[in-house]
Amino acid sequence: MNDLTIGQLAEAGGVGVETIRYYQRRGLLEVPETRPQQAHTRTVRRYNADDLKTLNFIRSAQKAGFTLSQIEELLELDASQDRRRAREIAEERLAALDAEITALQRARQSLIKLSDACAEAPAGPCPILAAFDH
Amino acid sequence: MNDLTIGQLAEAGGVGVETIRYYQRRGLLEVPETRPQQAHTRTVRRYNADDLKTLNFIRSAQKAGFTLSQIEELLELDASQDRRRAREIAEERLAALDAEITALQRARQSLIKLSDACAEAPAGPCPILAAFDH
DNA sequence: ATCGGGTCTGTACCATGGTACGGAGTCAAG
DNA sequence: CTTGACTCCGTACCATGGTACAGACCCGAT
Repeated sequence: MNDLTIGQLAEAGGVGVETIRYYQRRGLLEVPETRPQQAHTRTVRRYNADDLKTLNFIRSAQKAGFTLSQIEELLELDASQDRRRAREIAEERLAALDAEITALQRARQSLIKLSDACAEAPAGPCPILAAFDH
Repeated sequence: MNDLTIGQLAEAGGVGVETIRYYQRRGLLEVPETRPQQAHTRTVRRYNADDLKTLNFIRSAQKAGFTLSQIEELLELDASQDRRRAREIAEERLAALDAEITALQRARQSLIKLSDACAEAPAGPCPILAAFDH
């Protein structure tokens, strides 16, 4: 799983090559040195399992609703071992997440209402505009 | 509640004036006629309770995860009484919503894990990168 | 030695959902 | 009848998270 090209890393992480480069531009992923491997120059960069781990972390953290900026901070904290701040961030996001989940569940109820109201009945009003009234 | 100016409508809907204009540009809100009210010209547009209802609908539907394009379609359906399509859209979004809620709940678990791992213990690893491993 | 596919670098462009601003006109109160 | 707040309209700009080139270069296989 070592010494991947950028294309292989992208493939393994389920993203596009351009996305990797974008994360590099943002400072979320390191740009590995282009070490001259043997004697003659080498200009193709190589990635390893750690890079893949970081990439996977980025994708998961995104799913948890972190922005790329916040993910950048988390990655820095990981490097610096700042557990207090890391916990702080996690709890902040946790609170926000709970609010989001609650909001989505409310939205879910409204959608059920909308769907029911518009059920295949012959006629009558299908009050889309009222579906989200509380 | 009738005959609001754009500023009052924005206030009532909890959005900025520019947002209203943006929705108008997108076709989500109508631009009322600038009827010459009495005898002399009037160039200030007036909004009513229906506009506010539409505005509230837009905001709620957004919270339910609809994009503005989808909301536009819903508003058209409301006008055309196409209950079948409306229901279709609602159920699609409902399915997506359930998936999102599940994803957020998974993310929630990961955050709890992260928070616990980084709890105020004296030392030891605080594996941020591993917090989302399943 | 050459060919096809991948890489590198920089810059441009995209969708989404707004936000800001300039300059002119309008409205209501004092 | 002036002043201050608001409106109108057009156009430009913003953040976020990418995506798409173009023009080099490089690398492995044939």
